[in-house]
Amino acid sequence: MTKSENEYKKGLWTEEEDKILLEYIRVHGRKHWNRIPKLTCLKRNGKSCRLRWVNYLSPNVKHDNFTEEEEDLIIRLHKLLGNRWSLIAGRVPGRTDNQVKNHWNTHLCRKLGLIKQTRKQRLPSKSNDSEVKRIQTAPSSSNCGNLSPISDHKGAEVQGQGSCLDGFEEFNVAQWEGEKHVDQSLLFYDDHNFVVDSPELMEFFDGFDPVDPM
DNA sequence: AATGTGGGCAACCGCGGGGTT
DNA sequence: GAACCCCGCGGTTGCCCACAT
Repeated sequence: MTKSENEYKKGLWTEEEDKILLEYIRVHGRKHWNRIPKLTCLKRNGKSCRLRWVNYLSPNVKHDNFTEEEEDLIIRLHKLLGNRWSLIAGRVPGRTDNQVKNHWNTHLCRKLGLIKQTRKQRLPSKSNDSEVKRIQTAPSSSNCGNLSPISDHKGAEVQGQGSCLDGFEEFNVAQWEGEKHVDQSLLFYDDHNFVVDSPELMEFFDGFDPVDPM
């Protein structure tokens, strides 16, 4: 930790700081975040500035509540991708990885019945011991089962419940345009969305529009 | 009304990858 | 090829607020 690093402010952003950051981005664009504290009077490090923009200030970020459609999409994507929040967020328009991660850890874990203990429920009461605190604040992501990408591709139930994937049908990959061979068992289709059960395949299919199998 | 508890979310931390020099 | 810088990611923490006791 250098001395200059200690001079950076931490914690919540003020409106004034937001204005400064927005002005920097307006002039210089979204790059060279580490130059911001040098070129502006902002006492924030580059990472903090980038995070503030990406998670809050960007006009692409939605700030309203998650819809049921978004939640359903996140649940299905999480089943396929695990805790790869950036990949999931990339497929939920207007949502950031942080938003998706937080929403998963707070709302969806509980909704799916995956949460066992809250971080505060783990606390042996009235203990301020730092060691104990570290244990009790174990991340909610690990509390909720940390769904890794499923190993069996046949639309197995999500841990703890199965409703979110009910109604899935295997999708005939022959209806896709493309040249590469794809294991059909990796693809599913529900009423509204296509689902690809592999990050690599997700990337591969990014360039294609699904053909409605109906 | 005061205090405790839990939920929700913004922000930080540590690490790794990619690009540049 | 090594060193450095920048960026992005996932996990973790801190703070605030609402609600319960």
